[in-house]
Amino acid sequence: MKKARLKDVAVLAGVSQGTVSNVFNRPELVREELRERVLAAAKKIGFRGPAPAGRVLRSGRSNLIALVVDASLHYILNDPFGQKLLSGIAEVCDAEHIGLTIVSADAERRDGWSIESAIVDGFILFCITEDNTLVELARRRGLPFVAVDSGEVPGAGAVDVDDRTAAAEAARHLTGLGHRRIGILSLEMDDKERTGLVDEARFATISYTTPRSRLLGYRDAFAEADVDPADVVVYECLNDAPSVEEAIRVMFAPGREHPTALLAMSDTMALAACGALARMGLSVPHDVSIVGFDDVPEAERASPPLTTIRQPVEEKGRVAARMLLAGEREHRVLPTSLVVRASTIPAPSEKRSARAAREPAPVQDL
Amino acid sequence: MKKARLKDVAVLAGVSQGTVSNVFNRPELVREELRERVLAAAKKIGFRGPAPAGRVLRSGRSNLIALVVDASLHYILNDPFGQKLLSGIAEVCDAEHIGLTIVSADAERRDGWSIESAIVDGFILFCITEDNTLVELARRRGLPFVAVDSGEVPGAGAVDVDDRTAAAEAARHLTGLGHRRIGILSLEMDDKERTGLVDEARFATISYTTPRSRLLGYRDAFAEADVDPADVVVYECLNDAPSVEEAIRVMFAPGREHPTALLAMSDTMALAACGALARMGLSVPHDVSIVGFDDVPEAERASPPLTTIRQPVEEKGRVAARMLLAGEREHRVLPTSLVVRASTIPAPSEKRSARAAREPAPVQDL
DNA sequence: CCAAATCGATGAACCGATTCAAGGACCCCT
DNA sequence: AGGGGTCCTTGAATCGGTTCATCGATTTGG
Repeated sequence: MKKARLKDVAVLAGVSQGTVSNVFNRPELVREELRERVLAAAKKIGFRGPAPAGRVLRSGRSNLIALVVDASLHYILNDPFGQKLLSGIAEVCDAEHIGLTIVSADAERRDGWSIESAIVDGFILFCITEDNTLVELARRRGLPFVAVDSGEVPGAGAVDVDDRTAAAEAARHLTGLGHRRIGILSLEMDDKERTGLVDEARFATISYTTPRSRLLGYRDAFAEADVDPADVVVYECLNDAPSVEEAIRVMFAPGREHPTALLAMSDTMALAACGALARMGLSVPHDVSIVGFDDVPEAERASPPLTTIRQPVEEKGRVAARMLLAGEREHRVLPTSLVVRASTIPAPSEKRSARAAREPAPVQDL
Repeated sequence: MKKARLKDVAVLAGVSQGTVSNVFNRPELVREELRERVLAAAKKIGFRGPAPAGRVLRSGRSNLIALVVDASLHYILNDPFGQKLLSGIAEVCDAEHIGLTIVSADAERRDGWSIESAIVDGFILFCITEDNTLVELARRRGLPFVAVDSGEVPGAGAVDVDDRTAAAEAARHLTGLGHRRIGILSLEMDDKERTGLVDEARFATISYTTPRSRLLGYRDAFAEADVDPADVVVYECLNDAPSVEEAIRVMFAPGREHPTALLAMSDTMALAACGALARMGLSVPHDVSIVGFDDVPEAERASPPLTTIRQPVEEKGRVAARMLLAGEREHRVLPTSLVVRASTIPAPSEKRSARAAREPAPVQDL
């Protein structure tokens, strides 16, 4: 038995197709007697109600919005930042009875469920890797979208935090505590999955905006405090434990004067760094102070609780979803704040560091 | 300018609609020269590629599967169990290039994105509240589905753990440690959002299968160990902190001999109970032993680390997704195991507890 | 009692593609 | 020249609804 259609019901009930449609969608427009006849006919041939695919084709609305990420679904569901973002979006979806789906724009594949094939009313773009590929794809698709953490996007909504200012605040906290030799754990700077030390040449080629802005912010604070750029080492990581471990191994290589403090561009990395340092026998904050970024829930529960930059991730999700549904196209910048916990303490005394300064100069990376 | 359609491109390029379709979907079937002409025409009128809605209508496939929950999206994204389940499903979706969406069947609303309106290839049903409403709705929709934690479902796939046996193992652990007065923190037993003590009458009316099975399992173990049913108190909670707090207040009311151990039907509740007990000045495990259920990631990190029943939640997700995509309809039961950590210790000796019973009740703060 | 308003139902246009049987063009071979 | 293949392309059917102008019938108003 083939699946019953509106038309089949119409024929059996002896009414027009439009009437059957009305019975299901606007019953109040149909006389009761007739309505019941139609319903009876529907039941008789096992009609399950109007097929959504047809409805969407005609109406153009699917009541579904997508969060697009340039990572795997699995990644985003397990990343604290991703979870919070989703959670915020979900709140709005709940309130509006809108569905939520995740689109992975990981590979360049166009098959399956992708930006080009997803049946949705709009996108929220989250570029972990601050690329603008997603923006390009979304634009091509011609659906409304809001970009998160991608800076201003002409013709679309955007929600951000002021990364540069926030990063400066984090770095200022450290310089205020007297730290002068500082290591930076940076997020990826492009989509090449590269890890390693960052020199000026590399800095000049950064294509993702988040790491660039934060790096600039850190530098702002260093300049204010007259920190010698030669005492700052930057390592590009992948926001996972292995690459952070690698960074720590390099920064804290034996025979080399190591940083007294670390600035991490995500709490995930900061926490990974704590672990790596512990395995090397170094204690946080006694041997090394660490400032994270994001203030994920784990940051507070960690030991020691992490000093970090709080950014309202869930709120980002909420705002993005609301903007998308309301069709707004502003660029909104959400506030951040420094949360001081126990992972940062004053740098070791001047004397000690002065002595250190007379020792042979360390390799200089930046 | 109206949106360009396949047909418009066809007209402009002077070919048939079918050919244009082929250019986009099976380019190898079209002669190169012609293909380029079509592509040029498409670009000229700003055709963005075949619209997914049309494709879906015709092909009947959307490449999207849904996790259906009878809760809000926000809830499921923040519940550790839900996160794990999603994570497992996501792994399979990633591998198959299939999309993932969450459908909330919370209210009885039929508008927006619901079981009846979602454009998907199939459902994974997760009934926190072991109702069979979802099964009914899914069946009516006529799409393939797999039910998680709902017992065997005729004509559909199902994946479960053996709740009764697992619960018995948890309870046996406690009786083996000498505990005889035991409190049970139960999940909801129906969709009424009721909380409170559970007597035989209530027990008889349980409509959700998970709490029933687990309660039966606990009883199995109590019977084996000759625990007096009168020493067992069951409290129905809502899997959240407030209702657990309420349960704890009742079970540990002043002037009453309190349980020496607690069986919680979820780690979420077990952890909430730890918190509530701590606020009352009672220590886990010294004053009260606790066994959870699920073994969520937090269970291991908690202090004290939680003794619990491990169930392979992520695997449930993976298996369910694979079954759905493969069209399998078996009933698969996944293994569980007892994980003994530090939240359970032997019961206080018979003598000591007898003495304690004669002492004045301690001051209680909550 | 006629005109106007109301109500309910109709029918056809339209949403945007996929697919496949059938036909045309062209080449090879005998 | 004609039979037999290839290789493209076409045309039309199909997927399943929604919507709205229109029309007939019934009420209401004056």
